[in-house]
Amino acid sequence: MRIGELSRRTGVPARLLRYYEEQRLLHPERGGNGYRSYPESAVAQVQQIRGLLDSGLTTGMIHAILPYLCGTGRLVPAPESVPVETAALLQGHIDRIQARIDCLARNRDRLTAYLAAVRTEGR
Amino acid sequence: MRIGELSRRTGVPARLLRYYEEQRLLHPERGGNGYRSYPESAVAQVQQIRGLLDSGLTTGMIHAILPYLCGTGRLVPAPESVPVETAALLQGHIDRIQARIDCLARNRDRLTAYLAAVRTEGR
DNA sequence: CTTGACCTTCACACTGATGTGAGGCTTCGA
DNA sequence: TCGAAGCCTCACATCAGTGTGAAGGTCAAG
Repeated sequence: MRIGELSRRTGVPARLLRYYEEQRLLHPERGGNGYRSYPESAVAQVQQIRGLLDSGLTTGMIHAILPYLCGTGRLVPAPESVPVETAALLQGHIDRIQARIDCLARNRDRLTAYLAAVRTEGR
Repeated sequence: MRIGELSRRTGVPARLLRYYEEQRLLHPERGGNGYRSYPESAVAQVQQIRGLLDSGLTTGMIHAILPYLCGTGRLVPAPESVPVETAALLQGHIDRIQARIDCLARNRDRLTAYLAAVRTEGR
């Protein structure tokens, strides 16, 4: 599929799809006319990239782990050699994500408690 | 306390403490010499701000919810003086925080599953 | 053949959070 | 009193993400 369709199906502006390619996160083929040509799996891949970016990974780190990911996070055929340091990096990031979740949940609870007070006491 | 001490005690560069003030997240007093003067409670408050920023909230959103997060030594608006529309805004913020938590949890699970697969399959 | 939609690259600019440095004032200790 | 350390403001830089526009190639439908 071409970039316009991928953009529509993922909700990601074509501009960003080109940007991700520049960051080596996507590797579309090129037709004879120079147009980018994405495989069907690119839809899932773009969504995954977005999710990872949104949870705070840098494009660099995503680039490091992407070879071992396919659309839904399943294993690529033969990833015998995931560098140990990459795995450690990943674990560190998982820990940081958890810390963020804890922080947000804590503050969500505070706001919720406050709101409850407003609603019962308000009248 | 002055900005240098607050910086040392929080590990946050003075530059950022000034930035947070510009974003109306901190409100230090000024001495006759123009130096910023922070209360003891600023330490906890800065840590709170950092946690929220690191969790992906913008300074704007933090500014909106900070007054309602007690436990940071700030004055909390009395619940009975809070108009209904503010309550609605607050609920919106809570919803956004929840959405962010969901997003982070999803990605944490993906990464965890992936890492587990790599570790068992690796050898 | 023309029009319009879609694609290409290039490039400039803004935002938010942060880094860095210049130029100058204040405070403090030897 | 002098120098160092700390503070001030101002301003430019970076990085990821995004918007916009120019100038042009490709292609299908009318």
